[in-house]
This record gives sequence, structure tokens and C-alpha cells, in this order.
Amino acid sequence: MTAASQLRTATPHVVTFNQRPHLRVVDDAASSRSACAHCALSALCLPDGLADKEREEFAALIFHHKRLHAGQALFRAGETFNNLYFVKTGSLKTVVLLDDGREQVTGFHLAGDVLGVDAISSPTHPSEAVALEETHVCAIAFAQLTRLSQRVAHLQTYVQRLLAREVVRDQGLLLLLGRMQADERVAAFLINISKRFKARGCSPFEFTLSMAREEIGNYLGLTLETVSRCFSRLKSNGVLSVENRHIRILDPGALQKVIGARESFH
Amino acid sequence: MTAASQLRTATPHVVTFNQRPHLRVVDDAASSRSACAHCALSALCLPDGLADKEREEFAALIFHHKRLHAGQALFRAGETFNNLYFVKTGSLKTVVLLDDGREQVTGFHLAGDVLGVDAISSPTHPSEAVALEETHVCAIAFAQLTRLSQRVAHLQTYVQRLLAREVVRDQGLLLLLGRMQADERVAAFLINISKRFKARGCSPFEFTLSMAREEIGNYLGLTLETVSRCFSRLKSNGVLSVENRHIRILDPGALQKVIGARESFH
DNA sequence: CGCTATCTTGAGTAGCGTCAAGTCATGTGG
DNA sequence: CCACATGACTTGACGCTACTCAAGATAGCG
Repeated sequence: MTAASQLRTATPHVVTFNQRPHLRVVDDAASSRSACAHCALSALCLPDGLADKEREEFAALIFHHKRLHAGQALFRAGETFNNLYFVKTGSLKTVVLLDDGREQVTGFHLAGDVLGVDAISSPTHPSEAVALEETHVCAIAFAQLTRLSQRVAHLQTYVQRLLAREVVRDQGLLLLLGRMQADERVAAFLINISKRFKARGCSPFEFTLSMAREEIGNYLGLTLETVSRCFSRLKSNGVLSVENRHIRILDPGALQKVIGARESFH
Repeated sequence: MTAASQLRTATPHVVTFNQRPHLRVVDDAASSRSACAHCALSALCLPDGLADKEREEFAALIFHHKRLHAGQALFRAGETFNNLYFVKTGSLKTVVLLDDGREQVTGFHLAGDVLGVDAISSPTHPSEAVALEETHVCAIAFAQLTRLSQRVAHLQTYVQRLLAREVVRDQGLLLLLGRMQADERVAAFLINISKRFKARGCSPFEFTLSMAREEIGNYLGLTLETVSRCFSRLKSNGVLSVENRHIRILDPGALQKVIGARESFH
């Protein structure tokens, strides 16, 4: 069963990631040992191809649930690396830092995404993760995961896949930052977000962003003003409806055309 | 023994990566089964912390040596993924592609570097690798490496480390493309190359680049003209000596300052 | 030796950044 | 509940960085 099929609901008209009544998410820390089996996100978090018993062993490693307020850090650059994190509800940004204080947002992470993989096989986190809104995460002790993966070959593949996905994701962003114009970057960002909302069973054409213009701009290598101007242009072209952070994609084809790809939108 | 100490030679005055008489590299394909033990690069390629016997098993997976001319591809995007590659001599660039033909160079790879890690846990290569000059590589069958790593726990860590390094490397590039000015990017590029030459026992202050201005520009998200102008500016400031692709870093401190203290230049 | 690819340099310009002013949304304390 | 403060966003004017286009120099290669 794919993550998307398990999560797909009767698509609500307007959805943000903190308001998804159809997803039953287990919040009770006391029951966390067996929580994964009942968690609606398990298909996203849990590795494929495990026997039931191994699945349980994996789930047993998830040892606590953490709650973050908007602006609160899940981990900071330089902190010792102990856990990987699964986003349960809410969203976060990951940021890499330059000595002189400059920052680059390297990603936005929604429910079901995994955080902290870039710290694997290094003692400390090279980047940091900050919640964009009220956010809940599950933590899994990486040392224990490594120990378990020596018995369960599938788990090796699982960790490798997490890392490889991260590499490919970063390469896409390199392409965006190195070769695309402002309009294209913004369009690519919206299309990416749209696809990810869709994969989570939410409407791909109407959603509320959890990040500020400045964070979008930083992510895309632009200033907040440029992002705002691109939004306004898409708005006046009838491609989008923009009301603060609430976005409606009115003309998906036109949005796709901005980045020059000839494939269909979804 | 570290890679650097094994490779360090009586630092030659001028070194390119195809002219390193002090490095004994085994080229004979017939003897490749046991070649690693005698290869000067083994400290760079071979995983740490293996027992002698495991080390031999690992070396036995390296099944052939491939020779590439300048401009020849080691693998193309979309080709099936079978092997990881170690650069023995020469250098390559890795490139990611956009549908419309635009390209982004994501890295330059020197002797001792590993190629193809971004394809791990996917059926095909997401990027492609092209030789910048006459280049020799060793190939290692990834499927066999995976099989061996189920017995040898160290090898799991080894593959994870390869992947994690790639993620961190890409994040550094994201910072460069998203937040740095042209002259900072060029300085960062030169400092990076300089460090890597040094780690290989070559002079960090005098070297010959194997890539064209256009490839540097593409890598840095700039045009070749901008790269050329940055080089010229550094030259007229007495920081560099530039004769085509032959670079001498005359004032390393000033070069470093370009990245940090921006007001000291121009 | 001539051809081609590569590189440098200049002139003009477009795109995006900077600065600034103003609007709007949200939250807070009176 | 309102007044106010604060942060978030939009829009305009202007300037600068880096791109484009073009011409010429140089190196490398057959």
C-alpha cells in the first residue's frame, strides 16, 4: 500500500497541515511504544518490505514524541546527532549556516518527511531544523536503528534510501538555484508544494503556506520582495489567487509552462 | 596511515593530476584482483576499520579499470546503476540535467573521489559524469558491495558515510549558489580546489585546472565571462597569478578574506 | 601552419537587490 | 472591545551586479 493511497481522503476544500481531521494521529506519549501501528502516517515513515515482527521492532525504537511551537528549533547546527525525526503534524524548515551569519534554507518538511539524515555518520548536525508552526515529531534513536539494521537487511536499504533521496532533492535545488530565473523558481516551488500536498491527500490546488515570504525567498535564492512580485505577477495573469499565505492555483497548465516543461501538471 | 601522509611527496613545483610520477598506480587490468593493496590511492578509496581479510574481500569486488578520454562519459543520466567508481587519475565533472536541456555542474572529482553515490537505492543514475581529461577509474559492483556489507558491519557505515558526505557537500554548494556573490563564489571554488590538492599531496598554491571557464561558471551559477572577470580582478589585485588554466595563489590570506570580509576587496 | 576552441575584455542592458513608504493582518494590553 | 504595536506583505523608484552580445587574443590540436 502506498503512502498516498492510505492517506488519501475525501479531499477537503481547504486544508492546512494542522487541520486534518481525517488523519488519526496518535499523540499520546504513554502509548508511543505501539503507536506507529495506529498512526495514519506509518505508511510514510515505516520502511517497506519488513515482516510484521521487524516492523514492530522498528516501531519500538521510536521512543518519544516532541512538540514544537512556531520558531522553535528541533535541532541546531553543531548539536550532537542522536535521532532521526519524523514529522507527524505541522512543518519545519532546514537551514545551513555560513560563518558570517548568512543562512540558506535547504528545505521545507511536511508530515511524513524525515529530518536529520544529513547528520548520519557525523557526530553533530551540520544543519538545523526550525518549526514553522505548531509541530509534532517522532524521534528514533539512530544508534539503535543501526544496531537493528545489522540483523534486518531491509533497514540498511531504508537508511540508504533516505540519504539518497536527500542527495537527489538537493541536486534539484542546485539546478533551481544555478540555472533558473526568479519566475521559474517561484513556479517550481509552488508546483513542488502542490505535488506534496496532493501526495498527502490534500488539495493540490488550494492550500495555506506555513512559511513566510522571506523564508521562501531564502530557499529560492531570492529576496522576499522578488517572491512577492512574482506572486503578484502570477496573480494578475490569472494563474494564482493569493491572499496572504493562502494560495489557489487557478491555471496549473500556465504555472507549469513557466518552468518550460512540456509534461502535464499532475 | 592517513591518505595525505601516504600520498604526500616531495612537493613538486608544478603538478597536474595526470603527471604525478611519485604515485605508483596499478594500471594492469589483469592484476586488478589484488591491485588495491598496491595502489597508492587505497588509503583514500578503501574503507577504514576493516580487518585485513575484509579489506581483501572488498578489494576483490573492484572488478575492472576503465579509461576515459576528455569529454567521454563515465555514466549518463538514466543509465542503469550498477557500479560505484573510484577516480584513480584524472578528473571528472558531475552534471544534473533539466528537461529543456539546461545543465548544472554539481561537482568536480579528483583522484580518490567516489562517483555514482547519488544513484544508490535507485535503478538509474540521476546525474551524469564526464571526464575532463584523460582519466582512469576503478569500478565496484554495488550489488556485491551490498551483499558483503551484510556480513561486514563496517561497510554499511562506509556506504552511509559516502552518501552523507555527498549531502553535506551539496549543502555547501546550496549556500554558495543561494547566498554568495560572484567573487565570493570564485574564491570559495579556488580555496576548495586548493585544499583538495593539498590533501592529495600536491601544492595547494600552484596547480593546473582541468576544467574550462564555462564549466567553472556553470558549477558556480555564473557565466564564463563573469568567472574570467573575477580571475582578472584577483590577478590585478595580486592575489592570483593566472595563465590560462594554470593558477598560482600568491596571497592565500587575501583569497580567504574575499569569502568573509567583503569590504576588503573591490 | 591554420583551424577551432578557449579565454579576455569592453559596452550596453536586464534582472534582481536595496531602500523606502504604505497597507494589512495579528496579537496584546488597556 | 478597541487602540495600538508589531510583524508580514505589497508596491514603487532606483542602482548595481552579473548577463548578453561582440570583437579580438591566445592556446591547443590536427
